[in-house]
Amino acid sequence: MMTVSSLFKDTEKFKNIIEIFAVKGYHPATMDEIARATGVAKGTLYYHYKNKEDLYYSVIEYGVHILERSVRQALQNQTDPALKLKELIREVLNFFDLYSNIAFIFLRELYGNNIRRDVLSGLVQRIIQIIGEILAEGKEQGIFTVKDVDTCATAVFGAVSATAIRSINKHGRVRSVQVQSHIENLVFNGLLAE
Amino acid sequence: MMTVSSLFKDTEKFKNIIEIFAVKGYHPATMDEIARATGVAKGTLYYHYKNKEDLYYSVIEYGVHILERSVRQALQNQTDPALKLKELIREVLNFFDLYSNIAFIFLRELYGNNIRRDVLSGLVQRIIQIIGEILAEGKEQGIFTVKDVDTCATAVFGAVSATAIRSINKHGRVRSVQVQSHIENLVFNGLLAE
Amino acid sequence: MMTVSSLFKDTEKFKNIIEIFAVKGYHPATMDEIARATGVAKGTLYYHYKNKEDLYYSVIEYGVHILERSVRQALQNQTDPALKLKELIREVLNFFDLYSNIAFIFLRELYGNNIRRDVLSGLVQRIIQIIGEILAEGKEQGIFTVKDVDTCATAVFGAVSATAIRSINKHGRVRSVQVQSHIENLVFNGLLAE
Amino acid sequence: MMTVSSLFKDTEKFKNIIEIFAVKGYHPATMDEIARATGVAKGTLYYHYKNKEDLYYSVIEYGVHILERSVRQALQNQTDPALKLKELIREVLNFFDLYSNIAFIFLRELYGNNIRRDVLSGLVQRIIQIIGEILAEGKEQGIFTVKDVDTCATAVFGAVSATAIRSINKHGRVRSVQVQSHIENLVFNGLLAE
DNA sequence: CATGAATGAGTGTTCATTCAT
DNA sequence: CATGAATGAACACTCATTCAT
Repeated sequence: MMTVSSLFKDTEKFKNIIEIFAVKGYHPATMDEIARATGVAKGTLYYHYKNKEDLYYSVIEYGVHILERSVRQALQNQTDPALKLKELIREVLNFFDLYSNIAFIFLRELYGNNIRRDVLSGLVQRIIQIIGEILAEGKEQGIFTVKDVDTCATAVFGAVSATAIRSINKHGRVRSVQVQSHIENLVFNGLLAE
Repeated sequence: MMTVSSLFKDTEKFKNIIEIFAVKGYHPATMDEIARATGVAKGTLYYHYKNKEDLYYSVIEYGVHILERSVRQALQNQTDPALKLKELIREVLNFFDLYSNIAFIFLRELYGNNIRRDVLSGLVQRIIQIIGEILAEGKEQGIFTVKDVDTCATAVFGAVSATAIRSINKHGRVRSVQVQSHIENLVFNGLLAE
Repeated sequence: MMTVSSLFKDTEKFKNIIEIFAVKGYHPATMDEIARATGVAKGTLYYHYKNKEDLYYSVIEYGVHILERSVRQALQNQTDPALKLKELIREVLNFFDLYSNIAFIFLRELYGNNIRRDVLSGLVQRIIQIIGEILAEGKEQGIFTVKDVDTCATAVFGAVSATAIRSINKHGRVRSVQVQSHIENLVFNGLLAE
Repeated sequence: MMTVSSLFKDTEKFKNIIEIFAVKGYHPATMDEIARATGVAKGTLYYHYKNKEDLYYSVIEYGVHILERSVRQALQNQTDPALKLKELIREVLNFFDLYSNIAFIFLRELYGNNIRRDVLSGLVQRIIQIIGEILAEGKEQGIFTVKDVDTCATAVFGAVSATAIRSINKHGRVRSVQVQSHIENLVFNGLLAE
């Protein structure tokens, strides 16, 4: 269950805010600009959020919520860990394609020190945890050979994210299908030929 | 060959500047603070660098230079692509351990939009290119099965970086040995058991 | 006769508002805060008072009204100017003890330039006028030796107020009995021995 | 010894700042306005003072310093407590005439709650302490009949200040000579006729 | 009568940059 | 070469006030 401030009921407003934070980054994005983009007065922003940081946090939280929900949904119908992982990779790439702006924000927070490092990167970690759960399950069933589940989950997320961003930078969007096939190849079979 | 502004002759000063940018991020880091940390007057900073952006760029460039040099050096003695890749991973993890502050800066710039996105992320891409060269070589020799060299290189770099950061976050430094073995396992053999 | 807005029927609310204005001062006190302290919505405040200034004015007016009334009441039974003055000093000190918060507001307005200087300090002047009346009476009867009645009345009020505030600052409240005896001594006999 | 920020070397600037704070009060006075009045950029204000509060504090401290110095100077040549007190009253009234703006600030801080109540009113208390010293001396020599020295000193200062302010309000400036004679009369002989 | 969401003008404060010395 | 005082544009944030319900 997730309560979203009334200001975000309007998805359009939400997307506009995301875009500003994503394109310019946290600090260069100004509250004036955000107010203009959302069509409300600056004071209204402060009526709903304690401060800029709080607004930023809410945006990220909402983004994580969306991604997490769609991933969990996609996993529901799968029982095989390998298929689960494929689904997850597909969903993440899909999300990054749909909300490419948020992808940048996520990664910047994961590696960044913008604000409230702990909390924000913690949010993003939730996605990595889901990967970890799948890996653990697969390891138990003897399908995956994984030494350290957490490290491996992180590596998989790092690989997916980096390639997604690369695709966006190169083609303007995430070419999910191609990227997915390349990633799966690497992740499942590794580099070594037979 | 790399000319470093006379201000950086003193490695100590350089490290101090890196730390400030790494810990606080580009925007929150102030010129006052940097001047204080380096023990020179603020005006002196502007005597050596056109502006804050230029100073930041120089720091990153110098960092990339160090990493690139040590990687190239490590690869010199290797001919086998697989061993080359192992060496590279080891060197990158080593570098991230030695200069963990710079690691954060690199990744933030790779994914970030701080300033001069193109130039800065371009700098970091140079490391990815080296990975690409190795993969291409290994593919040619039939050792690696790689569909898209660039995507795969990016994925490998993403995997290595993400786990390195994770190790820093968790243990305060990069536990190179453990991380390396896990990464190699994933990258070379993939997840699937036999 | 004094009509108090219906909002002040509840003395508790009134005291809460006084306290906020007294402790924080006019500008730092916010309407939000006042609304919260009185348990009504902010809009309700504006329903009863034209604006913040008007609310503040009403508070002071009400305070002056209380003090003036109790002073006049105490003077009713006295005919001797000297006794009258003693009674007045006692009442003022009493009032400052009972409503120490309002004491601060009074003095600040007397010497201050907050808002509507003329009107507000004029309100407080009413108390000084009463002192003046007593002095004039005593002068006429040959009991008091006063050159300039107004100046002297002001001096007496200044002496009483300053010592009252000092007592509050030092002991947390006005120690009426002690302060009164000291003040009377000074005011009636002066400093000079014999 | 008193070090005054370089910005106050220029007495004109100092007087301008005082006037703004005195006429408008702490909160309504804006840094923009002060910058304009002193002919420096707003940033320059912040280069010399940590913030508005610090600037305000410095102004008051400087004022207290001036008053204290001129009072101490005037007392040097006097040995008789009664004459000392007369000199002090004259100096204070003189100061209030010369720097009538500062008089308002002093009293507002003495009774007010603007900012840093403790520190600022403490500053003003220094003047009251000097009065106390004189009273104590006179008491010891059997010249003054004073029960509580501190209370009495406060009362005297209150009487002087209130009448000074009254004179300013009424005549636009402190008519030192007249006010002094009235005050002395009250303070030394009291109200009672023979 | 009462509410509280929305407003936007106003203000304190920061900080990269300049330049006279 | 180096300095640090001075600058002013830019920004986050506040809060008295309004008004539709």
